[in-house]
Amino acid sequence: MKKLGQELRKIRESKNILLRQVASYLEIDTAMISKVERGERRLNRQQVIKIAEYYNTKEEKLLTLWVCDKVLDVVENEPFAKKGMQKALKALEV
Amino acid sequence: MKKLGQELRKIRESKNILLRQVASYLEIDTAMISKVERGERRLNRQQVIKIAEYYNTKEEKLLTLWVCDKVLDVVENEPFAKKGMQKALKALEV
DNA sequence: AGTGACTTGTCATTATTTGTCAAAAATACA
DNA sequence: TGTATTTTTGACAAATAATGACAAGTCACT
Repeated sequence: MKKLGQELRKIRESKNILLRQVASYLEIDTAMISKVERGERRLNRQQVIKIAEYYNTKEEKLLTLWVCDKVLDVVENEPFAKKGMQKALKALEV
Repeated sequence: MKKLGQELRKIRESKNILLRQVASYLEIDTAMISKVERGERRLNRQQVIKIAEYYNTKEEKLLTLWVCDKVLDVVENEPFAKKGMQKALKALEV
């Protein structure tokens, strides 16, 4: 769970960048990005794009994780999560 | 889109029940259930369960549609919707 | 025109999310 | 160890979104 946060932390650590620096680039509080990396808070789409740029990472990769998290949030603790998601996927195919 | 609403309308019409009656059973405004059937508003989980009971329909069926709608809401207009959902599905398998 | 069913738009209320701050905890390292 | 730096935490305020109620509207039918 919290795919995007995990990835962001991994990237940030591999680049030896501080939370403070990322926060400043995104113009948010350090506490906020800390929470994001631990899956406690979500970024919005623009912030994901901006951070992808900052990290020189494929936007698509991070946005995919971001969507994934949002979907998981919505279905968590839901017995029919899987069935519902499969139906939603099918709806997209059409 | 708006799978649950479609289904609810179909069921209601097949049973010749009025919006007013469903609304009264769910203890909400008629306008509200009208919006639900047209996909403009969402029911909460409890209301879905209650309406399944009222219509003598499988709870699972309606809840699945309800989850489906919630997921679609979250990914709509998202270019990476499909990829994100697939990843989310995989995350559930584990 | 009158009635009943449904729809629409607006508004107030409520709930959820987002971001900040201050302080605590963890980490690094002289 | 002591201290400086980084990260985490919890409480709170601000912003945003969802909910429900109401009144007025449309539509179909008589």
